[in-house]
Amino acid sequence: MVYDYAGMMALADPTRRKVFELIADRPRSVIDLTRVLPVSQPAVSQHLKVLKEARLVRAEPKGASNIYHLDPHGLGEMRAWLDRMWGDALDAFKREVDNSKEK
Amino acid sequence: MVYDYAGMMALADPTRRKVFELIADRPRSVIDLTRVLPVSQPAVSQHLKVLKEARLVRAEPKGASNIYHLDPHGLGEMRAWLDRMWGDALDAFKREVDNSKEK
DNA sequence: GCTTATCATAAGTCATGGTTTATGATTATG
DNA sequence: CATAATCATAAACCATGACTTATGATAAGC
Repeated sequence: MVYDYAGMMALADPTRRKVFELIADRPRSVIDLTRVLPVSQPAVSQHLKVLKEARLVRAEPKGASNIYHLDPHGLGEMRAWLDRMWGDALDAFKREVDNSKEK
Repeated sequence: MVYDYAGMMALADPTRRKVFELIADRPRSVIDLTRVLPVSQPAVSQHLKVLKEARLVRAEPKGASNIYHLDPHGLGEMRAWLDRMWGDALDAFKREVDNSKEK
């Protein structure tokens, strides 16, 4: 499967990025996240769904609650994609500088 | 100035990311970009405005046309922010794994 | 078993933003 | 000087998605 920018699109929303950062700080339940954030519980669940589909987090049922952790698989995919895009951009910029020097 | 996710939000849109990648490939004028992309010229100009405000690209007037290049300053800022976020996420994940092993 | 707590989904609302057409400004071309 | 080419901005349209309330499903506690 080709990485399809899902991670970057998931982290573009401020609230969802906050959710991600809170989970990165430590694993948390939905209720725990809702208590900190200025949005309703369903809103949190929906953000978690997007993050989960982007494979940035994963859920771990614990009794009646769902503990969300970081998902190293998706993080790795996103990291690889970012590094690739980054390399391409820097390579292109380097070529550009070289070309202007040739003149 | 604190980096404010502008770069990530700018690259979240597929069309705008395509614009960025085309410019990364080589500097291009607005017309040049419009010929390749499936959107109108004003749409391209507006995407360029967002990318420019995020300091991912910069404009260089050349006669009646505007040549857009990558902007290393903004790219550097975004890189630094991504590295920081990435480091935090990985550190947190490492702590999590260590904690589960202690038990 | 009944209530409480936690969570996800459905349905509906509303703002954001990506798109279009229209237009004016600037520069090259003839 | 007049026309064509390039670009940015304004205004209007509309789809997407972030949010809400309502509700059902599952698990814990009494």
